[in-house]
This record gives sequence, C-alpha cells and structure tokens, in this order.
Amino acid sequence: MSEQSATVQKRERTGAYDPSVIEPRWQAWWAARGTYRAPNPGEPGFDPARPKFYVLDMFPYPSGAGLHVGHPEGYTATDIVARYKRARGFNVLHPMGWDAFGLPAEQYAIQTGVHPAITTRKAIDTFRRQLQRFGFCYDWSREFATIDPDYYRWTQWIFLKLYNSWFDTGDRQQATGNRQQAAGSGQQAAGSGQQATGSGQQEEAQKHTGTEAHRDEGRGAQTWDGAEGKGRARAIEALVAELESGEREPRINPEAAEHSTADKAQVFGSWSTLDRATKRRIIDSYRLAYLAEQTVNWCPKLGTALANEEVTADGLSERGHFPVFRKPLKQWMLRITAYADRLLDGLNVVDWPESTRIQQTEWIGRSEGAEIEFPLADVGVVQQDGPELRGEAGLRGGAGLRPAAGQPTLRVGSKDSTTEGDGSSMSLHPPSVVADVEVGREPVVRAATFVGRDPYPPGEPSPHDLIAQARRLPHLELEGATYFVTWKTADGLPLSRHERTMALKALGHWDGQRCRVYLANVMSNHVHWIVRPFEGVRLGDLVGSVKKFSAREIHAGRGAQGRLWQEERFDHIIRDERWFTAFTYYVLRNPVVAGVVKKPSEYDHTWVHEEVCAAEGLSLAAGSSENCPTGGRSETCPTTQPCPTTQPCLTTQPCPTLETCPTLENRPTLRVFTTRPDTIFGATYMVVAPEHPLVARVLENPAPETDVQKLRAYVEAARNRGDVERMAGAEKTKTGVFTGVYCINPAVAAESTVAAGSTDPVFAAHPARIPVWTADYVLMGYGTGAIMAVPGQDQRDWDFAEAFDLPIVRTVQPPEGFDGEAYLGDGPAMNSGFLNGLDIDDAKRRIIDWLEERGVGRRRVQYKLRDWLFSRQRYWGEPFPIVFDEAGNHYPVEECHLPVTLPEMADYHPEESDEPRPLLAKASGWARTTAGAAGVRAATDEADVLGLPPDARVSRETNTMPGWAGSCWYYLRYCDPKNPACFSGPEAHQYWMGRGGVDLYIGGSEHAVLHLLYARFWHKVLFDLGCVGTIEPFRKLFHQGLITSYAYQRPDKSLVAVDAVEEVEEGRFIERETGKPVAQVVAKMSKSLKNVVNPDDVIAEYGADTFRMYEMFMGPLEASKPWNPRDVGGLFKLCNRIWRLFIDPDTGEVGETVTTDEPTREALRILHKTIQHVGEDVEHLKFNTAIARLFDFVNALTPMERRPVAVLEPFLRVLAPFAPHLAEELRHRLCAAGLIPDAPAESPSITGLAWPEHDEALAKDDEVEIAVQILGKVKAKIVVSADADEATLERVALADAKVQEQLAGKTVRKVITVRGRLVNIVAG
RNA sequence: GCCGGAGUGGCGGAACUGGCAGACGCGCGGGAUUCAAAAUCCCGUUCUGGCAACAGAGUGUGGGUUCGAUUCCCACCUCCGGCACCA
Repeated sequence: MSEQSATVQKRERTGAYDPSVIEPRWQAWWAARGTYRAPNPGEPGFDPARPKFYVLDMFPYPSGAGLHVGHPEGYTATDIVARYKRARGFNVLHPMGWDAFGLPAEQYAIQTGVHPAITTRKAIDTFRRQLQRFGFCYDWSREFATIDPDYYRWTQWIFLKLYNSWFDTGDRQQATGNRQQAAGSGQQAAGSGQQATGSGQQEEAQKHTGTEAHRDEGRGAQTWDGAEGKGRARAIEALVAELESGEREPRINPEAAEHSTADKAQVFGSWSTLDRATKRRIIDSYRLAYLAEQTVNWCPKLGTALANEEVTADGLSERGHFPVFRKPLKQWMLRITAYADRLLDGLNVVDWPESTRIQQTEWIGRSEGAEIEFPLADVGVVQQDGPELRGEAGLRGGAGLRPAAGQPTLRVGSKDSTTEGDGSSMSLHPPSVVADVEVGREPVVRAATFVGRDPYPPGEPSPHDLIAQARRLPHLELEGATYFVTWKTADGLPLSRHERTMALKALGHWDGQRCRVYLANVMSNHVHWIVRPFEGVRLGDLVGSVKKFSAREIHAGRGAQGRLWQEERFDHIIRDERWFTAFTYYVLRNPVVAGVVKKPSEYDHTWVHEEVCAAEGLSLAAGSSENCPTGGRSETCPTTQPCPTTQPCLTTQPCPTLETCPTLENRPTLRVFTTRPDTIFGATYMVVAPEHPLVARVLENPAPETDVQKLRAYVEAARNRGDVERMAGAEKTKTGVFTGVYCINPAVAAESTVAAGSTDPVFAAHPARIPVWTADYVLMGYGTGAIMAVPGQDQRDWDFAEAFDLPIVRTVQPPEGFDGEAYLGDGPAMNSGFLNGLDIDDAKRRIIDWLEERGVGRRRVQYKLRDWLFSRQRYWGEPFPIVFDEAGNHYPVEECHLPVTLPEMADYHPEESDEPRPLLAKASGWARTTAGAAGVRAATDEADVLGLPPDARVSRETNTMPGWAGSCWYYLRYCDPKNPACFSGPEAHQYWMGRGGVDLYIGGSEHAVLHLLYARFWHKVLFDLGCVGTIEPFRKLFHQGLITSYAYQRPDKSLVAVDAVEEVEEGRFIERETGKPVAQVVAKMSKSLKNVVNPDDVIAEYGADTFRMYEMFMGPLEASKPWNPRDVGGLFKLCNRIWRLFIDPDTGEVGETVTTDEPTREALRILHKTIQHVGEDVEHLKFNTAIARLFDFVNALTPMERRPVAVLEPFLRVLAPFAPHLAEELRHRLCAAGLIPDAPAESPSITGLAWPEHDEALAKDDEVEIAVQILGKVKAKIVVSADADEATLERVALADAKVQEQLAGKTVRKVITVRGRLVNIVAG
C-alpha cells in the first residue's frame, strides 16, 4: 500500500501518465453527475429528436469468482459502440444487470447454510465494483437482478401469459376438413385460415394489454413489425369462447405433444355437456405452459434431479457417486414447438452471424417429408386394444386381424365361443382374409392414427363417399356416442324374408332399454344399424347380443349351426346432425339406387325412429345416383365387377365384396416418417426403435419367426445402452434383431401382381412383403420411432443391410461411374414403377399425392425441436405462480397477487428420498395454503373451471423455474426497469425497442442456441399477445471470441501449468522439474494450468484504459485469441505517448509543443484520416484496426515540434470511446490551460461532445505511389498525383526508366491501369 | 461422420469489391540520449543468396481460372467451435 502510493506520488510529481489517479477520479465524477444516465421518453433531459440506439451485453451470471478477462472483451466493445453512437447523436440505452439465480449459490447454501441471496448479492457487488473500475458507460440507474422480487414478479407474470395462452394454428376450418383431401383444397383452407388470423390480430392485441398496445405502428418495416402468419398465441379466454360457441370442436389439442394420439382422437359431445374435468383437460391441452410427465435422473441420496451430463456412464452421480434412477415427474413444459416455423422464419430478418443462424436452424431441425402407413402382413401380433398402441407408436388400428397360431398364413379363425373348433370350415371365398372382431370381449379399436385432423371431409360429399371414408377410419367407442354399424352374413348367404324380419327385430330389441335405435335396416346379406348405447352400455356388447340372438333364432329355423354373421363390422361415431343425416340417407337410399326397391318407403325391412323421420331436411326419397361413383353398388360389389376400393387389390381374383377384400385397408399399420418418400420402392425392410410398442407387442405375442430370446435380450441391451454407451462415443457397427413380423410395402404391392393361382394370401414370397427389424440406430424420440429402410439411398440403411444380408434396391439412378454405396444425390428414379424417370423432387410430389389419394400416407413436417422442460427441483429460482387443488388441478395466482416470493428455509439440504421431490416442498408452511391466501381467483359458480373457492385447500407448485427464465426477457425490463405497473411501460418500450429491437447484442457464442432461441420464443408469444411490437428481439447479434491463454505442452501432448515452466532462451521453454523441453501452445484459461488472468491485477498495473485498448487490439472481436502479457505493455506505451503529446512530463503541465497554430496540411491529413478510419472501423466493430489508426496518429504527431490544439482536441474525441479516462483528463487539462474553450455547461464531460466530422478532401493524400507491374510482378514504383487518370498512369509508367529497361526488346501487348493502385504491363 | 469457422513473418494480427502481401503492435537488431540502467526517441526487421545494388521464393498442400489470386473454383491436409445414428 505505502509502496504503491509512493509510486503514485512520484508519478504525480513528475507529471507522468498515472491511470491509478486519473481513472478513479473520473469514474467518481461521471457517477456523481449521472453522465451515463439515459432518460426515458417524457423524463427531464430526454431529447425526442435524437434516434435511439440500444446496445446490450449478454446478461452476466455473477459468479463468486468475480470477473475474468473474457467478460470485459464484449463489454468494452459495447462500451465503445455506446460512446461512439452517443457522440454520433443517438440516445443510447446501455444497461447492465444480473442473471443471478443459479446453482452455485444454492450449493454453497447446502454446504454452509448461508442464504443464497446473501451469497449472490455479495457476488453482484464484486462484479459491479469490477465492472465500474473499467469505466464502462452503463446507465447504472437501470440495474436490476433476476432475484429481485420486483423483477421476478414480471417473470412470473410472463409465465402466466404463457399459461393463459394457446397457440391458434388458424386451422379451425381445417378442423372440420379432412386429412385425406386433395392437397390443393387443403392449402386453400389453410390460406383462408391465415387471413382470418391476420385480420383479427390487431384487435386482440388491444384487448389483451388493457393498456395501449406496445406495437410499433407506422414504422413500416414489414419484416420486423408485421404479422407473421403460421398461427399465433391468443388468450385462453378466446379458446374457451370458441369452444362454448361451438365454433371449435371440443377435443384435445391435436398438436399437444404430451397427449397420445388416442387422446387426441377422442371426439366429445358439445362443450356444455362436458364435465369439469374433461373441459379442463381440453383447455389445458392447449396452454403454452402445460404439465407433463417427464423422466428425470433422480438421485435419492442427493435428493435432487441431475442433468444428463451430471450422471456418469455407470449410472452414478458425478458428485458423490451415488446411484441415479430414471423417474417420471410432472413438470412444467413450454410449448415452444408450436413456434418452430416462426422461429425459423425470424432468422431471415435478423442481422446475425451466419453460423448462429445455421445452428438454430439445425436445432429446430425442420424436415419435410411424408408419413407413410405400412400395413402389417402378420397382424396377429397387434391386438388393437393394447394401451401401448395409443402412444406415438404409429400403429394404425383397423379391424383386428388374427392368424391361426403357428400358421404363416391368415385363416379364418375365431375365439367366439359360438364358433369354437375348426376355423377352416368357416372360410369365406378363399384365399381371402376375414377380419375378426372379438365381440363381447374387447371390441374397441383404439384410433392410433386419428391424429390431429377431423376425419370428416369438408363440404357436402356424397353419402357413398362418407361411408367409404368411414370404412377407413379407426373404430372408436366412446361414452354417449351414436354409431353407424354394419355387418354381413357369413359367406354372403342370403336371408329369407322371414329371417330378415327376425334380424330386424333383434336390431330393435334393445331400443329404449339399453340403447336408442335410430335406424335399422336388413338387406338380403347385410345389415345397417344406427344406434346410441345408453350410459354404461358398450357397443360391442350390443352388437354381440344382437348377432347372437338373431343367429340362434335363424339357425334354429334352418336347422343349421355355425356362424351366421360375419365377424367383421364397421362402426363409426356419428358426431353431428349433418353426419347423422348423411348416414341415414345413405342407408335408406342405397336399396333404391341398387334397384332393390323404387323408393325407401317401399323397403320393408327398415325401421326408422320417429325422431329421425321428423328430423328436418331428411328427405328419404330424394336424391339420385349421379353422385355415387359406383352407381351405389359398392355394398354388394358383384364378382363381375372390379373391386371398388381405391386400394390396390392384391389377390388375383375379383373381390366378392368390399368387406372381404383383402386389400391393405383396415389392417393395422406401421407408420413411418421419411424425408425421401420417393425412394419407397427401395424400402426393402423396416426398422423400429427398440422402445417401439410394436416390439413389446411382438414379445408378448410372438410371430412364428420371432426369436423371442434374442429380441428380448436386444431390447434390454438397448435400454442400458441409452445411458452407458452414449458417452462411449460413436459406435460404428450396426446391431439389430429381426422381429419376426412383416410389413407390406404399399407401393411395391400396387405395382406387382401375384402370379395367378397363388394360394398364399399373405404374399409370403411377394416382393412387397418386407421384414420388420428393430435396431437402436432408430430413435424413438424422432418421427414415429420407425423407418422404412432404403439401403440404396441411405448409408446407415446400407450398412445395416450389408450387416444382416438384407436386399438392396437402388431406386435413384446414380451417375455413371458412381462406385459408392448408398447414393444420396439426385437422379432419375428407377425400379420404382410409376415414378421411374422422375427426379427426386417430382417423384416426391408424385408419391405423396399417390399416398394421400389412397389414405396411406400424407405430407408431414417434422421437427427435432422438443418442448422446453421448464421445471427445476431447486430452491434458488423463480417460484411458479401456480397452486394445485386437492384433485391435482392447477390454478394460476392472479396477477395482482404477484410476486410469489420464495419462503425462508431452515436449511437447504435436500431430503434423501426415493420419490423425486423438489427442495421447496420442505417449506410445508409455505407450500400448503388456501386458494384465497395464495391469490387464486375466486370461482364465480359451479361451472367456473378456472377459479376456486377462497377457502379451498391448495398446495403451491414447489418446482422453480430454470435459469433461462429470467434471461428471456431482461432486455425488455431495461427499457423501464422501475415500472411497478407494467413489465415495461409502453412508451419507453416503444422507443427503445422500436426499429427492430435491440440494435446491437454482443455475447458469447455459447448462447447461440438455447438462450437466443428461448428469448425469441418468449418475445414472439409476447408479440402475439400485443405486449411487444417487434417479431424479433435482437436485430444485430455479434459473438465475441474466446480469450485464451498460453500453456505448455509436453511432446506427448499433455499440458503443463504455466508456473512449472521456465523460458531458457527466446522462445525455448523447459519444464522446470524435468528439464525437458515443452512447446508453447494456446489453451483455454483454467485454474489447473495457472494461466488465468485476473483483470484487477492488470488494471492495478496499467489502468483500465490500457486494459480496454489491449483487449480490443488483440485481434478481431469475433476471433479467439491468446492473452499475451508482453503485448499489454505496448498499449500502455500508447497511452503514455498520447499523454506526452499533451503533457510535459517534467512539469506535469500542458506542454509547450501544444500550440494554437494553424495546423499544417500534414497534421490535418493525419487527423482527418484518423477520424474517418476510426469511425468506419467502429461501425464495423473492427476495433483492432481502429486502434492501429490511433497508433498511426500518434506516430505521426510524436516527431512534430509543434502540435496544433486544433488537431489534438478532435483526436481526443476520437480517442474517448476507447480510453475514456485519458481523453477526459486531457480535455479538461486543455480547457484549464485555456487552449480550448470550456465545454458547454450542460455537458462538461467529453462524453457529451459530438464526434468530429472528417473532411474527405483533407484526408486524401496529394500524391500516391503506384506499383508498376510487368506480367503481374512489381518491377517499379512511380509517384503520381492522387487523382491521376488511367492515361496519365500509363504514360508515366511507360516513361519510367526502370520500366523501359525491363521492356527492352519486348512488345507491349496490353496495359492494365487501376486508378490509385497499379499499372500492369503485359509484354512479351 | 455432418455443419460452421480458420490456417499469412519469431508472436498477435492487417490487406476495401481480384490490384504493391506482411498495416499496427509485440519481440528482436542497430543507433541516439545517459557515468550507467530504465524510460524515451530514431533506423532496421518475411525467407534464401549477396558487402551491396539486386535476384529468387513466399499467405496450410496440390491443381485451375485471370494481365494479376491471401481473396474466386476444384481436390486434399491440419486446427478450433457446434451437433451427433434426426430417417
């Protein structure tokens, strides 16, 4: 201390440059005067005439270790820009604050019991003190930390915005459309949906904020501030209103990742009839914040969940080596996937580094392709009632088809007690396949593919189309539904009139008792039935009962036995009156069209409920056959006609009837996602992930070829491999096991015919029959967890096919001479039937159309992006403003009751527990409360599903938000950090966030993906809700490079710490202990290598100005570069030299060389060059070259005997952004010496002064040296006036003696002249 | 493996849109100042050959386009960052 102050005194006395004195002085002065305070619109001192510039640093986490030299790199850059822009007349917003929640403080609390807030505040104070020592021009009046209740109150508020919003895809019209409709009309529907969305947007924006919309209107920049389309967030009330009005069908959000496809397929009655729980389920499925069960790595010993990186390869915690288990836990998720497309689109309007945009694009991972259904050839394994099939498995339900055990072929069989015994005697039209519905046992077929789309076509299709459509749909059994059911007689045996009457009686038997029968109709060989089972009655039971009863009666009459009715039946839910009418109309009109009767009323085996007869608009006699493509004959397809189905028929014989047509329809299918549907003909096998439900199902119910043991072993191994071998690195060899099951390749099937006379109904030798394998190179989490393997065009598939000797078929013609394996390039399709000759794009279009027409596939976009897991089982984070009632329903805390603050804890030790439990749950006094105390809205009445009675017992959400939460919106709070009424006041927000948001955002590339993606997501939600006015938050983004350090490396590449090495001579280093030579290398700074540079030390030695200039001079801002202590001195020297341009070191006064002379031409030239180049370089963030220009200036001025103040003073204003203390000091000294007038009273600081204007003419050199090349080699130099034209250049160059010499004996062929550059003579 | 970025003196780096490669700094060499040192100022500093004038080579490697290439194209090598069997 005493030694240091002695040095200081000496420096002061001698007038040497001493940053340790001048820097703290000016820092205090700036702080006292509020020099860097940026007033908001409306505040005193705000100048609305100036444009704004918002320059932002990435939110630092104040670690206990304090600042390292990497931090100030970006901060210096933004500081320079902020100062420069201020000098250029901008109102600059340049704030700083703290992303302060974080694990280290909590860990420390666990160890010591010190409240994390205390630890964190201390770290913040250290950081602030360190940052202030750099002289950064932050507006500290705007400082806040994410741990401030005043701040996280609004983080919670935004969470509630997410919670209370849903993503309207704008497909309401499509909701009543059909997924199988032609692509053209589908697009039309989507288009009009978007339009509707767009027009409603502004309106709703106003509605939501309650205040003025934050939207930045009239700025005109469509790309920035316009509506985006592709759907948007809206208030949940709008959803409820749509549901209540009937505008939207009540159903589970089809886009909800947390719901199974079966959930999403459920069709509910009208909104008003639904119970509370169902209404809630539907609403919650739409929220942008939702609860879902997620697997966590739970470590009971640590009482905490661990990130994947914190778990070792052997399933132990990295910390402590305790066992870790995978446990499901209900956690909050944010529906970021809804914004996948918009997050992609936004990347096109921002000025960001290309690499970051690419990283984000890849993270979102959009791939366009097709989803294709591959019918399973062996369907015995797929009982349609299994809960497994409800997941994302992609197994489509059809009628359950079942092979006889041990037989490779399908035969008619039954478990029906009435037909026990010989199944073969029941064969129908061999070799066809008959579906087997196990009536009375488990007839419900879950709809695994009923995803996201309403099954009913738009407009008014013909009844025939409806029926055909219904046939393709999965069967559903739902409480309260009305069904259309139809089945045939076995063998198509005709019924007599008497038998038909009996059947009709049976169909009507339970009317009024167990069901309501709306329509019953018995034809000579089949029945139609429209029925609504009463509550608690199952459709399957009813059908079974009717069949059994009628069969017994009829058989008795005939004296026959066995099966009367076909086991297959079609049932489908009738959802609304339109459909009801259509089905009824179809049933009644069909006999007329078929010519059985003249009009429906003549049909005597029909019974229609009065209600139906009375129904409006049902005109039974109306209609004609013209809109029925098969002339109404599809029900009784005669053998003389081709099969009327749209599916390719695989048998060689004409189908007797539709129901027995062994086409691919109505089989269970394996659904795949592919980006190369054009290669479908080359799909020679299938692969499903080991976790795929099909595999479990096969294990339960093996196919004849299944090697159960091997399969089971593989699945087990794959499960373990998930965690263990992921770390072990890329595993090259492909592994897998054949499941024993086959699929039918629908494209190959359609193009091939089975040889006539084949008796094999499941195409045992057919090329369309392809094996299904399981292998862990297929991931359950992407697509459908199943692929069609196309070895010819996919290297992974190729490798797999090679390994397991599976067929390879090329379907894209590789170029001549191609000797690779899989061919991924473009080329004409081959071996692909109707696709042959088409290039990839055309083939894709063609095949997708083809698939869609047949209902076996569709266009599909897939994303890698997953929803954002938003819950952490930690104490030190933002509490969720959510409570749960005793039934487990969640309720938001009302806005006026925010913030929900963290409770005090007795200690921070997690409880050791097998059950995942967040730490906060220990604060039971806090967690258990009442709805009123927690601030939940009081329920208005019974029907109010979103409120609670105030005295209802509730428990608080005990998870907390993740670290990302607070940093997602901090840039908005800076605009208006103290506003108690709003997250950011509209006026301030509009001003600072106008014109594309943050104008310059600098931070490390480690945040290139997650932080920037999450923040953009929140911003877009807030945009949709009218809370912000730009579609993107950060207009220009820049990543500073890493600051590395030197370390030393032994010949074996191991690193040696800096303090263990000695430099024996220039550039030669040895390891002190061994004396062996080591090489100097660049490495990341790390404690272990002892190469960490502490900024405090550097500042103590050289001062902040030197530090700032060194960091900027090291190299390009974006590059990684090593900290070289030796180089720092060079910048200190620069500061000293600048000092001495002004100050006589002997006297400490302004030197006598500083004059009021008229500047010389030379002095003016260097000044204006400096102004110009530094300005340009700062604009381009090229600070290293800007500082080189400062060197140039000093180099030019140093030798001058007389230095005009008219040149020195503007130079200080150029210097100020880089070395603000030095510039401020010197300017004040010039004032004090009377060499320049005092600065204006309102801004006595150099900070308030304008950037000097440069004069282009003065900056120009009078004469320039021009290189003269002969054949591109410089041979001579000539000096000409700077504006010499081409002719002059050529003349002077050719006249040059040296040139003459070189050209002797040669002919000049051509002379190329570039003004101000060179002359190149082509001679020979 | 894929995607992105980068390879230039002893070192950090510069070179606008294809136009004198090595700005600027560090280090090093020489000189001035000094009793001496530090500091400061001046000169030099890509390599090879030559006392020198000068000559030749040279921007990771190999090829190409061009009057002219660090810059554009093709192939390859090395390093850094990101993703990782994404169908």
